[in-house]
Amino acid sequence: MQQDYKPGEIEKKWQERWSKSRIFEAEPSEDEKFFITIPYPYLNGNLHAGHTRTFTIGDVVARYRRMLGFNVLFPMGFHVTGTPIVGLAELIQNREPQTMEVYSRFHGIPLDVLETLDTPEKIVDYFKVESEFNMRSIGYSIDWRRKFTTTDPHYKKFIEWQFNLLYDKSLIVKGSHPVKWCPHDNNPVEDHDILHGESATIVDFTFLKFKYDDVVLPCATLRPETIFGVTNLWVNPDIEHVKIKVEKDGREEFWIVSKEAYRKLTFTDRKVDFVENVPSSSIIGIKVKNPLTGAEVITLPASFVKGGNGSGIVMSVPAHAPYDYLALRDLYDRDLSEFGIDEDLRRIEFISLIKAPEFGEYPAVEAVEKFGVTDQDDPRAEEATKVVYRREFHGGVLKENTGKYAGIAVSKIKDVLTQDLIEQGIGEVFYEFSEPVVCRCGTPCVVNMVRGQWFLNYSNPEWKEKVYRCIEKMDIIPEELRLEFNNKVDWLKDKACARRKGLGTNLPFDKKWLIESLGDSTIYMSYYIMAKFFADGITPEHLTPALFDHVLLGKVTAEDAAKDSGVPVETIKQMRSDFEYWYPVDLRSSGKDLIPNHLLFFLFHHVAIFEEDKWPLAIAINGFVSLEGKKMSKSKGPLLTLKDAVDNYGADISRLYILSSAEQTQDADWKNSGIEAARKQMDRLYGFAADIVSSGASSGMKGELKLIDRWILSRLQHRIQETNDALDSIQTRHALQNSFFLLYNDVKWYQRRGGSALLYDIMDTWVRLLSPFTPHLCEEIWETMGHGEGDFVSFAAYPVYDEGLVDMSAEFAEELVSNTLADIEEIARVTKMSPKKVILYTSPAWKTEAYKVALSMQRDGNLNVGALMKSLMAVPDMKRYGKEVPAFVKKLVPDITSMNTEKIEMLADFDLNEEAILKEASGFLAAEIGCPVEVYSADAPQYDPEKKSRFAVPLRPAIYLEK
RNA sequence: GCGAGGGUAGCCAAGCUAGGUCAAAGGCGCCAGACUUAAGAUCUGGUUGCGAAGGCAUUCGUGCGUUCGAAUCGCACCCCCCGCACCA
Repeated sequence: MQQDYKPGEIEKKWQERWSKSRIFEAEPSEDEKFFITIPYPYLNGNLHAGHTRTFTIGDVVARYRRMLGFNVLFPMGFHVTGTPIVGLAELIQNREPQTMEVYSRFHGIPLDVLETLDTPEKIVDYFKVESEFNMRSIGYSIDWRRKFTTTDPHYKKFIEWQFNLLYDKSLIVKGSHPVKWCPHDNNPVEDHDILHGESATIVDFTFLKFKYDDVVLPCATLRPETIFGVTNLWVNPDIEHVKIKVEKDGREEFWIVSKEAYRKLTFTDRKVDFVENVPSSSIIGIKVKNPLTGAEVITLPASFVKGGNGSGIVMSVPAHAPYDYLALRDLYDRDLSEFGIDEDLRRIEFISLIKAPEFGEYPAVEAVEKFGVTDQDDPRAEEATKVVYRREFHGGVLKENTGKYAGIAVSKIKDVLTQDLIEQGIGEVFYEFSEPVVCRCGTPCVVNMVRGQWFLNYSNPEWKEKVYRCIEKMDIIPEELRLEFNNKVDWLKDKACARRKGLGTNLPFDKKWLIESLGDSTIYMSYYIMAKFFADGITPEHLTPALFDHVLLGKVTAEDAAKDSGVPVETIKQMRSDFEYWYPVDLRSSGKDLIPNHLLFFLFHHVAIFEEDKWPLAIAINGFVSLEGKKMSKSKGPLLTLKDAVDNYGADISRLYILSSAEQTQDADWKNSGIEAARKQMDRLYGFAADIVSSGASSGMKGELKLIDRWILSRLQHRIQETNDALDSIQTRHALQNSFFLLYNDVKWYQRRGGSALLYDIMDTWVRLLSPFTPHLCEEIWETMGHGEGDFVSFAAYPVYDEGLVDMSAEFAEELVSNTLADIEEIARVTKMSPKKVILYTSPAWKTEAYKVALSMQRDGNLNVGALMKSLMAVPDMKRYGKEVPAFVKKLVPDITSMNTEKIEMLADFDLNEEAILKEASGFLAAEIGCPVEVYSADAPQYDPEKKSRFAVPLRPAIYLEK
């Protein structure tokens, strides 16, 4: 080994050797397989620190499993379908300043090269080369023969096959769905196109169609069940209303709504025609009919009604809605003759329809009183509304007057009731933003119903049921996320799977559509297994449905598939047996952003297409990476690319840093100071290894082992065990904590205590233990330790816990030594002494005896001061110390009762000769403290000028510092 | 709003699911000492306060509570972050 650690040289050397020897190209064998996949990167930029984290975790698992003896398949591909790459090509074509800046500065693309990337194809070609190069440069153990791009003609055949299959299973259906829509651009608006209202969501209101002769006054509500409690409607006299003709599903109706509502309705899946303007006065003071209960209710004027919300007409439920109650109360003493209303509004009876534990008959009234709301324009009204709504939603149950719905929880009623209302033709769904949305072009957006859209029918209960079953059987790492996965399955609705724009595969049964890019990335892990065969003259034309049916489903015979596809039957059989060998996916490891989308779809499509024995076995999740506390952005910066990290620090240092900086779902923050520290640590490891190698050390396991040798072997076992356990649950931080930092501290203590015989053996274990994390340096050390060509540490046996090497007495002995040293140093520090001599007195026999008795009594669960005294006084020798025993016992008992059982068990089984241990260590202690150290037993101290020996207790020698 | 996760010493962070070994791992930073011509690296010690004997006092978002004993359990409250879709 060279004197200085030069990551670049070492890494290049080993990457070339790995590549040349093709050790990571996996083929089926007798060994147990392990198939690990990481979501392939989307190629609208270079790989960055976030990829670095996710992929490095995957590589560590792959390398770890390989060293445990598994036959590991770790493939990689490139995702390019969808719109962003097309958008990027346009931006580059237009020389959009921010894009040019970000891609040259952060993505590190030379400007002259960047300017040539003006088509999607060129972008894909550029980044797929870069990405593979980057992944090789950080040492990922990927089988590159299996790479592909999602626009490859072969891949498109695979996707067509998959979508035909889903279509045949009726899992792809046609329907409509609401999108945020800009009327000016005549296009859906994506989040980054929004000027205001980025956080707006689409909320589904229910229209309840109150009748006035032949005209409908629709009222929008989020709580359709309150239709049972309607006492009147609200109409704002100061806004404009219109009469319109509305056609939906072949039904024609006349509605009166606000002018704004009319505009919004034209974008829904209804045919809407303007009929005439309607003066507000003509619809106030009229009697309308509740479509469900048949009750006649009056329409009243209210200022709080906004034309832009819902239909512009509001139903009033004063028992449960504070605004309604307030508005009604505000009218009690007003003269409404201008609206032609002369009846006494106090006679309107409130209708209570929800029983909630916190409330009595009229929750709205109670809340208004509690919050002291004065009128409908009082801001506290909002608060009162929220409280009533929340309490009723979570704890409320429908009352008898709701007929067949009585007893149903409010939280469960909405979907059921809405469905019933729609069937009866008295309710409709109406989508609305939770807050106003304005397009970048300045136009207010609307919710538009896109018609004739293809959907993946994820809401299908049978489909979901299978996914639940799959999740139940899977390992979800970390386990806490299992709940999250189940919640998301529950939440998932039908997903539009076709688009007009972008790269991708055409929907095979409706060619004018492109398959949406998340849908084409669900079962591609199986494609890796086939992909390597395509190099041997298999063209896309060969990839017929029969071939996929045979290879992936085992449905058609190999012979028929061969005849149909024209591929030799032997090749097809080989593909099938490869698939049988490698599938299912043992682990899919991914960033947490993919949980509610890709990973969900990954599960849905697997359970829909494959038999149960091919369902995925585990998913692991990791958090994001920020940059000096700032969120990274591919398109806006800041961004740290994988390439920059490796160029500046090297592969192993970057790996060590990203793996150790955060655990699992925690987010990692990439800091300059942190990676600099990692560099020092690698330097130190390198220096340590170089010293051992250059000293010509060899294994010391055959010679006689000293206490400290047995100690380090024992400690090593704990570190090994912790590392293995951590890696099994993909906790790379914990794994490195043990295999790198804690182990390093142990080794320091070993050397400090004069240990040297086992340095080679320690290094031998250590280098294997660290190999998954920092493989290049480990190969380098491994080689210099005498392992010849072809003997890669990447395939050496991973260290596993060896109980036979655990030596608790050695560990206790060292603990005694280090505690004693710490105590001496503390005394010296507190007293500001530099002692000329240190004398240690180990516990007298009677105290040790008392200690043992106490431990055993505690173990039997009957330790107390009285009982211990009694049992000690029965021992003849103990009587000689009759005066000292009570004081000692009094201190001892609480000490021992407060120990946990584990410690009691351990201590009770040990019999340390403290005097011998400390005498053996006295040379070490003397050197550390800088003066002679003498050790006596407190039973018969030869020298004890200050009578310190009386303080000696088991595992805690008395200490005397002499000036 | 709904769902999920989290608040630990200067910073990052372990521990909390099985309460006592927890003044609380480890790393970083900082301070001091050793080594060195010096710096860096490395090693040693310190890093809540007090302390001329290994100790004591007070800490783990806030407030109650359970317990002989709580960072760890219960209740209430405050605060932070993430996801909520047709977009990869």
